[in-house]
Amino acid sequence: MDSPAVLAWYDRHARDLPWRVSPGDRRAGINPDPYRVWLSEVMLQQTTVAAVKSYFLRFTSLWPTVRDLAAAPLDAVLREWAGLGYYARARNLHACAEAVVRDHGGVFPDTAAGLQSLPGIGAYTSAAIAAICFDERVAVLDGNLDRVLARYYALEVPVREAKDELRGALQLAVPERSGDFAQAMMDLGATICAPRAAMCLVCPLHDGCEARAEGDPLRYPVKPVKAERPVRRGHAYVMRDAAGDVYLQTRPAKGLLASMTEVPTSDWAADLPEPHYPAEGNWRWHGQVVHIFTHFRLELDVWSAVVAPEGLDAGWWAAPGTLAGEALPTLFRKVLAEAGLS
DNA sequence: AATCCGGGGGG
DNA sequence: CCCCCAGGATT
Repeated sequence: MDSPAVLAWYDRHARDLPWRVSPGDRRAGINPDPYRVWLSEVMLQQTTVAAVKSYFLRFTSLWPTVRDLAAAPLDAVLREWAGLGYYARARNLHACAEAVVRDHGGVFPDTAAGLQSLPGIGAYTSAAIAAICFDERVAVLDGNLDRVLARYYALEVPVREAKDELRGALQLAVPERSGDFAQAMMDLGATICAPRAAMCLVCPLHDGCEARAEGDPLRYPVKPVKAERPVRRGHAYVMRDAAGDVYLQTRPAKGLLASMTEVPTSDWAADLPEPHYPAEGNWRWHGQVVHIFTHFRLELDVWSAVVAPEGLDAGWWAAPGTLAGEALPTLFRKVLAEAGLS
């Protein structure tokens, strides 16, 4: 693989991103801040650049260093993460910051192996940080690279079945500027060798690419057979007290939307359960909210009532004006909106 | 090796 | 509607 061509392309076409040090600045001796690179990489796990930008700017404004983030309450981190999804990332992010401060003097390890021992840092993220910050010559393999390499080698099986082979082939191509090479390949996948379009005529890997030679690069990567997405149904109960405050509670620490804020709901089942209202009141049906999770579709009937607060002591009452600052996942923001709040 | 875990943007 | 995104932890 023509790594020099990839780097030359990157020197001219690198995306300008808030967490990135440009190739020109790198040549001038400016090195990336591992804290900012780590934060961005965790946010970018299964998440698009466009969705991450505002969260990254907010986090780095609130917590400019890993020590600041480690000292922050977990609740505050979850509130700021709300809406970004995959909430285990936020808990691992905080745990990782604490570990860096407690076990490493506030300095991130400078090798992929050392980084991967930290919470929320796996094979991809450890390699990305080690390459981008320390130019460790390690293969950085993400979803973009899966697609670029599957096309380059005209891989006839789903990527999952050939991950080790792809990593080995990529490792042989990693140049001295391994950090810029990793970011170059990801930019290539995001802009030139995209999922539904391949601009082969301007691609630095044009000459060696087998899919381009075959003439149908979009045939790759070969997709695995998709599983069906089941439907689950349930009820959501929006309770307000005489002052108009809304009853909220914290979800269990494990499982779906762990430790995030919610309004009470029924169980979620294939067949819509009978509603069991958590308190007496004049319950009114507002409508249905549909939310798509990775592995199922959820349909919630939204109910509301004014109730007496007695017996509702597991959660708390929140004024409507404070809902924006709660750790509410998008699902429950939809529920509250359906009930006429926010 | 499979499964669980969000949400949004684009075709 | 569909797909896919700078994946990791758990089982």
